[in-house]
Amino acid sequence: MNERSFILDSIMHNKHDLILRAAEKIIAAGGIQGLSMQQVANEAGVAAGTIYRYFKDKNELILELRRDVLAQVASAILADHDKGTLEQRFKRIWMKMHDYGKQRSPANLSYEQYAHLPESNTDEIRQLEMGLFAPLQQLFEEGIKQGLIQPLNPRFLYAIAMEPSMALARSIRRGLIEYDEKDITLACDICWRAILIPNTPTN
Amino acid sequence: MNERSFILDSIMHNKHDLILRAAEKIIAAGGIQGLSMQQVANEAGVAAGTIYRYFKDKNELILELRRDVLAQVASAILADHDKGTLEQRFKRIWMKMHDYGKQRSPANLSYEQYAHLPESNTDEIRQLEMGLFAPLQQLFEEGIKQGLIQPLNPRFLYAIAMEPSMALARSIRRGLIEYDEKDITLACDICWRAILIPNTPTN
Amino acid sequence: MNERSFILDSIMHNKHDLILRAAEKIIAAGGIQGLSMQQVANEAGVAAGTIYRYFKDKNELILELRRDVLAQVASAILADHDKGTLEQRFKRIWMKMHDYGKQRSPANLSYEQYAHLPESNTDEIRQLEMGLFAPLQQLFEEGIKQGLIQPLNPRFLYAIAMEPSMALARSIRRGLIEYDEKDITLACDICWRAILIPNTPTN
Amino acid sequence: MNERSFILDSIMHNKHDLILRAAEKIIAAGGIQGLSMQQVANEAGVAAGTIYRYFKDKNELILELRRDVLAQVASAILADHDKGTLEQRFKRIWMKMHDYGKQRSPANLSYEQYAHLPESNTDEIRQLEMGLFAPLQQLFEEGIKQGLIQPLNPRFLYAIAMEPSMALARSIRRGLIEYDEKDITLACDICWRAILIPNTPTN
DNA sequence: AATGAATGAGGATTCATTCAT
DNA sequence: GATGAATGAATCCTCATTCAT
Repeated sequence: MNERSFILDSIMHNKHDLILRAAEKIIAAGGIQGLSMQQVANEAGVAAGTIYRYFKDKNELILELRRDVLAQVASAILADHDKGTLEQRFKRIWMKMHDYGKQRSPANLSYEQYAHLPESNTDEIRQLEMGLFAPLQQLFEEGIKQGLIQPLNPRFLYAIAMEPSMALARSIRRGLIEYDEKDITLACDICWRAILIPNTPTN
Repeated sequence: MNERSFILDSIMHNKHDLILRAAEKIIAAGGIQGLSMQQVANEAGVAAGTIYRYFKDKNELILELRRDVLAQVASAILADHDKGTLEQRFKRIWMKMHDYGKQRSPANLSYEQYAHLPESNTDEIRQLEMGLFAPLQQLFEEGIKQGLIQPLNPRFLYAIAMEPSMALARSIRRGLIEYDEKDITLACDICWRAILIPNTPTN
Repeated sequence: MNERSFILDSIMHNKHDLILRAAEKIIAAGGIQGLSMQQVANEAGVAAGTIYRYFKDKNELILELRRDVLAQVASAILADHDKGTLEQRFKRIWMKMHDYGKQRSPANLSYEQYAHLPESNTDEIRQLEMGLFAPLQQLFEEGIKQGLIQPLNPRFLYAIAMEPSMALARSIRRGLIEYDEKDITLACDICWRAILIPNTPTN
Repeated sequence: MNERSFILDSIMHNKHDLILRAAEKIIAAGGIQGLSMQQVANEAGVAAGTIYRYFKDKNELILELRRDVLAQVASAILADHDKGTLEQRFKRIWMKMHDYGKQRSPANLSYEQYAHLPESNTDEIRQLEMGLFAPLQQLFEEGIKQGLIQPLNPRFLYAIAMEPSMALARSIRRGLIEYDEKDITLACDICWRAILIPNTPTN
């Protein structure tokens, strides 16, 4: 094995990931319905049969991809999540989530495809989601304990304060609204203040 | 055709709708992937070939269903949308949207399946969505003109104030959080106040 | 539908049987391993998908064929099985079995293929076989009651007296021995006398 | 290669046989249809590719296995075939054949799988079978010369006198009849006397 | 010699769509 | 208009075989 392929290996170090990335790309472009194993094979540059050395079947490929993409999203969004004040931490996550959601990257585009599958909201995936977003939940709980954030179920707080971040990102990505940094910053601030206990000066 | 079927006709006045309802039900249960024309035919009580008298092909069936469901959603949410103060109007829509989204009705369950299809966000559907939600947009614009609501693009306002309504409904429907009327009322109020211009007393 | 196809229908009155005959032919020529659904479709002159309107899957096709062939064999062998003395009845069955087994007909050739499948000796098939060969069993039992035939389990008697009939037929069919009517008649007589109680004059 | 493997080698002296035994076992369990080269490799504890060092392809593996099993059967059945009177010799072979056929050993179970393959009744296999069963043929011929056994083609005699032995063994192995030594001894005697020239006292 | 990853043709099965009745 | 049998392309998956290491 030569040096070049060694370097490539460090980026995409095996066929398992190569196949995962191919599937991700295809799902991003055509949805889960548009995913055929032959397409994945073509995109990954392997034979169809090779996929089955790495994944038991199509279901498992999709499931692993889901796990993988979830991990990508979480790591992108939660970088440095523990630095600074609560407000800084919240806004950093909000903005990262927004920035991530705006991308047309395969990972992001495919991410949305899994969320609304009827059958697939397995307990396992749910656990995974909860684990990955634990830091956010913790942030909310800290805020509640400090008497800063409204004493609501973290999922309420997430729905109120974070969903708008993704919704705006989606609208921008789809070209429905133009991106304006000032507006986004404002929206982020609105979301933050929305979950605070009223009459609490935040600065 | 006898009288009885005439009465039925006034409810489901033709096979076109019969097929649409069957497709809706199947998508609600098994997602768009789980939709086969034979299943639709069985559920609708017609022959497979009959579907093609009313719909050019499967794509068009799905597209029409999407239009149809969108109209259902809009009519459910926008009933009485023009009665009362801005706040009353907003909260009525917010609550109706929430109540609708909580349901396990075929219409609602299938609704989510279309939203995230990659290809299908046609201009036509976009126009339709905009038309149907025009009253909400108008509400926002009135609020802005009155100096009550923040002067932001209505889609921003929608993302900040309305997405949480649907997100909460989804979480409740999926059993992730328990329904508590007081909390929902609070969330609705938070969403409303979030888009107001600060320091504006709302009552 | 014209007259000709009506007549054909009375011979091979539907696709179900058409497919069964095609499968039988292919198995006769190439064994069960050589049976592909596409081949069956080609041989039957139908599309591959059509097979699945008549048979749930390949297994069921094979199972039904097995039942069908078993019935063919039985009806060929057991015609007039109840006419005449015990000896005449036995010899008639023996000869018919022999004649049938000598044929290169698809039914006969495929028949042997099922017999030695490891998994497929289902209870159902076993019941079927027993039912079809009930007349033979009855013949043995009558002979035993009359003190003519040795008081052995009918399966013993079958093994001793009937298996040679099939074995000889197979050898002739495969060209290992030449057919000689006199010898066959002798073999038949030997088999009959073999199961009689010794010192019983049979004429 | 150390001493221990040298001893093992004397039992199963090379991979060729190791692979053969693995294939035999798999065929015994699941029929020829259930034989995949990967399974054979796993069972034999070698890599899939290794099989191809010893066998040109799957067909040849099966063919060699067939030869091998045939030799096993013959050696098991024909041990001491030349000791004693004709009757003793016949009955010894008959009983050994019966005992062998009753076993659930891989060799025996796989043996039946080859017998009814349509294509594979090659001349070569035929020659092999004839060679291996030559002693039996010789026994028949001696009996004929002595005026003891009916002057029939040895294959006739085989069909009449020996097939029941295997047929009974099969029925016992499959649980269709219970094993009873007395009955088997009787059946063996019946088979022997069946091919004798009538009115010839055998003792 | 041995390995086992990779190949890709071939097999079973599904399903949107057509069309003779 | 309605039917549903028939079609056959497309899909998932298996497995005999090859070949770089």
